[in-house]
Amino acid sequence: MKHTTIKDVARKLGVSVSTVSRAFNDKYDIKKETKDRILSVAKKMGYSPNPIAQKLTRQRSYTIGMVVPEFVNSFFPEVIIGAQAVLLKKGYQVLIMQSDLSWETERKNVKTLVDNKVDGLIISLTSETENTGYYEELIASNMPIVFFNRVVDQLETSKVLFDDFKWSFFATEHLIVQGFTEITHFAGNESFSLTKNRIQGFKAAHRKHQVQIGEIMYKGFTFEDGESLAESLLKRDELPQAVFAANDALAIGAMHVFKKNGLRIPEDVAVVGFSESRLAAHISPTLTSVQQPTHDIGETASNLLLEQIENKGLFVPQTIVLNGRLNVRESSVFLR
Amino acid sequence: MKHTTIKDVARKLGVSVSTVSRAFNDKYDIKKETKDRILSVAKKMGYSPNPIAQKLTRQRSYTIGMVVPEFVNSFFPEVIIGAQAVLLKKGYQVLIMQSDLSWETERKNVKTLVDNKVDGLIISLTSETENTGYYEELIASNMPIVFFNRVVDQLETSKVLFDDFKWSFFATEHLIVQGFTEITHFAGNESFSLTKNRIQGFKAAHRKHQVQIGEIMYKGFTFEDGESLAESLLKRDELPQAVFAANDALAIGAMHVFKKNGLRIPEDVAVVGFSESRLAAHISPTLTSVQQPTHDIGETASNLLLEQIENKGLFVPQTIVLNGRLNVRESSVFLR
DNA sequence: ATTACTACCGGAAACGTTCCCGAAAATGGT
DNA sequence: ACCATTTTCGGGAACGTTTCCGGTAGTAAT
Repeated sequence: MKHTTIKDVARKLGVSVSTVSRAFNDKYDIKKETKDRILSVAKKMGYSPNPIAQKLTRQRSYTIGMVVPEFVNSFFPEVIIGAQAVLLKKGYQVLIMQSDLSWETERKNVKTLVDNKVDGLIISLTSETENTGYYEELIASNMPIVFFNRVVDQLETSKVLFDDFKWSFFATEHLIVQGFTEITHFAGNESFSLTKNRIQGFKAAHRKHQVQIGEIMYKGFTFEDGESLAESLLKRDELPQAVFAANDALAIGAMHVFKKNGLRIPEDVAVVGFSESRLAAHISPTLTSVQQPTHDIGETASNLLLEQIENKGLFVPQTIVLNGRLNVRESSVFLR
Repeated sequence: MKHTTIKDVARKLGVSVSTVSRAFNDKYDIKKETKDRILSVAKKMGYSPNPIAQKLTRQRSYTIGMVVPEFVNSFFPEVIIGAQAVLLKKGYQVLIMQSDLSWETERKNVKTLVDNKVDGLIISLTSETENTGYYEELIASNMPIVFFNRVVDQLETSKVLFDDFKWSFFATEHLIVQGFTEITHFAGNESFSLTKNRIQGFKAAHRKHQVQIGEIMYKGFTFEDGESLAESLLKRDELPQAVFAANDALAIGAMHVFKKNGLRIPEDVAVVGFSESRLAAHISPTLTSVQQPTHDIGETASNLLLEQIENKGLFVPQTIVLNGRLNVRESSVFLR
């Protein structure tokens, strides 16, 4: 019932509390034998140091907060898993909050986290324009923050990004090389710089191959958005040869309406996605998609954050750009 | 930089520490005026009680832990969102951990949470057999726990369940009524009672309609499992008229290999899923599936837990069974 | 034998709260 | 004016650690 404390262990062994403490944090002078003895008895008694008391004395919460726009799609959960992997190993706890795509709840989430004295924050924004003032204050007050993927450039923090330009370029080039030269881009939400970068890559590939740049259609990032964009495409009766979507949900939504209307993929229209969701390989046809290193994103964001936390004071924000990969599958290979 | 503490506030006002404490937890005797004075000055100084110290003295953390098998599929994230909705409103924090489908990490997760003095736990198990002894101890030590979906019957706690029997029955009956009388059930992992209940429902529907009971195939719950089961079905060259899968991932995996092999859905083989993932309505053909009230599950689990935490001592475990719904879509309607 | 280390270890303060206990002040009844 | 009661407050222990400071042995050198 009651937790066994360090005192119980000390009493049982007839040593002092400080000695037991030393046994657990081996930076202090303690004889090897007594240390081993203490450790084994402690284990037998089921003792482990109370994290809360440790936090109090160490004057650190050993908790970091993560806030993401949503986590019903697999992208963010995967980076969370990556982050937890390194953070938990270092003795940190992870508080996860999701903003429901609303910057107001994002603001509230961050405030809750700060009130709870997190040592640092890992954030992906819901909006690049709304909370910047708030974040500036936070940064000025020395709160370590790392942003990832959905970031705002002006903020002076570490960031981990994906090379959206490059991989958008490659994905587009892949379509062109396959012979699909009329490509429409479902670009997602216009306000993100990530969106802009992907558009740049999209255009660059066209220029390189001297193909006329295809249409760019904005909307959200959901299945439904993909469906409605595809429908509007069908309605005006001039289908492109291929669709390059800014994420897999858009792509899958589009595929769904194409197929419902009797179109064959990729014969009638090819499709390429982005961000490689879990199911890209398990739908029909399998979906070509840009794979982001989700796990890596979480890990490097965490490492960056820990670095900043440890080196408080002398620290320069870094931006790390991670690499990806294009998984070519059935939805985009030209069959003659 | 430095946190202002309760002492700073006390010194500034010339009152004692305990008085300031009283001002913040208004259950003790304090004059209204002094309380107001303290509160306003404290606010001006930017003071708020240190949650860590509070946890240490109160031996309560106002934190509840959630541990789920995974959260890359949308099911668990959705119940997490439901749970957070009620918990955060009541001033609780939520610590989320995922067990990666391994009972060892589940055990570690729970231990971490317990070490951190969570006030209660909401758990969905990775295995119904492995950690029961551990959970029994935990329950005996008075830790409030609510299990959901993947539970073990013997444990004396509150549970929130889905009526797997009933909805498996309805889903199967739906197929039979549509004229699909040879139905194979992809049952998922054999060890869960949820699996057993669904099988019972599956059989009961057959009996009611006097149809010979179809085959039951066990395996995991992933896309890959669905694919491999479908392949083994194809290999032996005697296809059932329909497949009823224990979750949508299985169903989608199966649909994928059926379609890859030129089979039409539902003409050649119908498919019904379970647990209604986000994308059931957005793939081709759209997937008939049993919808679970994910949000509700999270909410009721939280309410049950809070009830237990508040009424510590006099408390009887409850089991709440929630209702669902069958979303009939293209993958299972008979076309002649 | 005295000195000078070194290697270990214990005592106790500190972290920031809560809350019990008792004391002082205010109130009320006579 | 006095006692009894209530209201309001301060002192200080407790929560479970870490870590500084000092002290005791033991060893080696003089």
